[in-house]
Amino acid sequence: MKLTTKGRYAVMAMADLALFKDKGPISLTDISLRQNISLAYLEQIFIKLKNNNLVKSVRGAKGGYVLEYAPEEIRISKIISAVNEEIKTLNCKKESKKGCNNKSSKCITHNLWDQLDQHINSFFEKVKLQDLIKKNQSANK
Amino acid sequence: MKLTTKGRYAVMAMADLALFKDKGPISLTDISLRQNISLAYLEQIFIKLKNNNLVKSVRGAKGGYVLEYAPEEIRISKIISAVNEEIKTLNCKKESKKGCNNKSSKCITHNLWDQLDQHINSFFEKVKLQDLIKKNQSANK
DNA sequence: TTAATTCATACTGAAACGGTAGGAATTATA
DNA sequence: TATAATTCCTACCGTTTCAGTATGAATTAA
Repeated sequence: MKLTTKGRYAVMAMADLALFKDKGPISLTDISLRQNISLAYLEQIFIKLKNNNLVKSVRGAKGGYVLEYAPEEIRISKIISAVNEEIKTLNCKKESKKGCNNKSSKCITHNLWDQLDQHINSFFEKVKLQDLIKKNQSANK
Repeated sequence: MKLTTKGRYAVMAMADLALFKDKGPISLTDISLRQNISLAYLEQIFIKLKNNNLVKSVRGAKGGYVLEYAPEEIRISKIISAVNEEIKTLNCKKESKKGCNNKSSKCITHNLWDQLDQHINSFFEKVKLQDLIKKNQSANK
């Protein structure tokens, strides 16, 4: 689980999509303005969200993006892992034959980082998109 | 809470110190060999551990480092935050008057990242150095 | 036909990461 | 007292990643 602004932007953009989900396709220009994220950067992010079946695209004028599923069904974990191709970084090398420290099998902290990763994952799995927009929902629509 | 190899190395080194805590000061050379971490890099890390009162140093020949507290009393969170001066990164700017997205007060994901940070912190606060070395303890000494 | 959009890819400046290098200060011990 | 082993201190550096630009093509509503 990698945590960068790309993941944060993705979550923000998906939340935006959820807030305006009844208004037809939402253009990245709109999201860019509302969330204050660079348009070109959003484009990159949405290619990935699309490839991971989190959104559908509508091309051409009046086009934009639509959520593939209802906000209640979209877990934050899905969003974050969609835009950060590599899961699990900065920990012990996963597949090396030599083990973490190139010596014995596992370094003494190996399990700790494994558990942390699970801990973070489970956090994001518990939260759904819907949970984020509850509070903001009244003002819009 | 920032997570880098520096933090991981620090935990590994502290665990090493805990494993050999009855053998007097442990030199960084020893730790370097056992844990396979560059000596010069360990030096940098230990300056910080020392400044944060996690270890005591003994200078000169036969010198080295000794744990300041018993392994049962040292939380992993202390170790990690000692070597990564800045707590809380990559999230929303903490103190900016303008709020996360330079527009409204808080961005829609603000609380989410706050909670994540707490989640990670509480994980590392629960684990003590002693927990890491339990399993390895038999082989040494 | 034009403007608004997604799609695709290449490039880039700055920062951070993960170290190295060199030397000074201290101290046990031969 | 000389030497070797160590901590202490600071500057530097190569590579990668982050975050974002730039450019242009393809698609489609109006």
